[in-house]
Amino acid sequence: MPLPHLRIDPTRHQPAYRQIVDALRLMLVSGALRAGDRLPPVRDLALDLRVHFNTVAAAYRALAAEGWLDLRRRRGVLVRPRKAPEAPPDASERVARRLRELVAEWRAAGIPPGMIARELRAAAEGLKR
Amino acid sequence: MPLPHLRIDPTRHQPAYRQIVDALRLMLVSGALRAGDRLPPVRDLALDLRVHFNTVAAAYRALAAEGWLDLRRRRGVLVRPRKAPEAPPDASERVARRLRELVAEWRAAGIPPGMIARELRAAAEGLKR
DNA sequence: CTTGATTGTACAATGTACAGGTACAAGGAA
DNA sequence: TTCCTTGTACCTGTACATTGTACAATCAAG
Repeated sequence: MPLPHLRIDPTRHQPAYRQIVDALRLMLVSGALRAGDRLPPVRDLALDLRVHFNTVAAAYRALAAEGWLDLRRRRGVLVRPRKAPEAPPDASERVARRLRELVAEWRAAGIPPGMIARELRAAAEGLKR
Repeated sequence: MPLPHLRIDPTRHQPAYRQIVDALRLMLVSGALRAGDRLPPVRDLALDLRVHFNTVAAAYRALAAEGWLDLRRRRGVLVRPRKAPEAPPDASERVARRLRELVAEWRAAGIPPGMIARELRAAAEGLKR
């Protein structure tokens, strides 16, 4: 059971293949997947996630294009050595802007500012570990 | 210059009309736009943002459906008085879940956890005032 | 009151993205 | 060699974002 922390959330407004890409990239960045590790074949992971294997193949190809994976027929999917990508220079501003928009959306939905602030701090705490 | 803080970012995986909605809602919630204010005609704003005026019209309609705007032909776009609706009972969980998704997305993009945590705390601070 | 310009709306056409179906190609194993 | 495993190619259907075009409403000028 190579990838236990991987599930597709159909309620999320994000395509399945992109959810797979993000989840895998997170494992790659965090070190849960290391160079030399082998990922399951497209059909196996697809069966596990209940999507079509072409969807998994698209995710694998996207990560291969980023340099994370080495795809070869019959030999499976290998994690390549690669250092974490550079954060874009304006990352901080973009994160801040997106957060402002999200907060506005929640406030417009009537969620009390105190509750929003509590969740923001909890999310920040969760990052420390 | 009616809306200086409004630009479409084509690198973002979010449709243009939704970027317009989010940016305008931010101004509405924050008070930068108040009841009685007038927004530019769809064609003017579209020219400014370099999109088709129907794209702007879609954004205006979405905000009108939320109760923020009053659209009438020839009379332009007026900001309506609007009180916040009741927060749904599971608001807290939904906020927490959305934040987890966003944090994962940012980490997967290579943004350092410390930077994300800093922005989360800053956003929480910004809510106190 | 008529005319014309302004402004939002309706709707079809087009392009694009995603997911799935099917057939194929490569290449290691028996 | 032969066969099975595994990734790839290509096509289709569907949904949706964006645009082009025509139209409807309504205000102002005369």
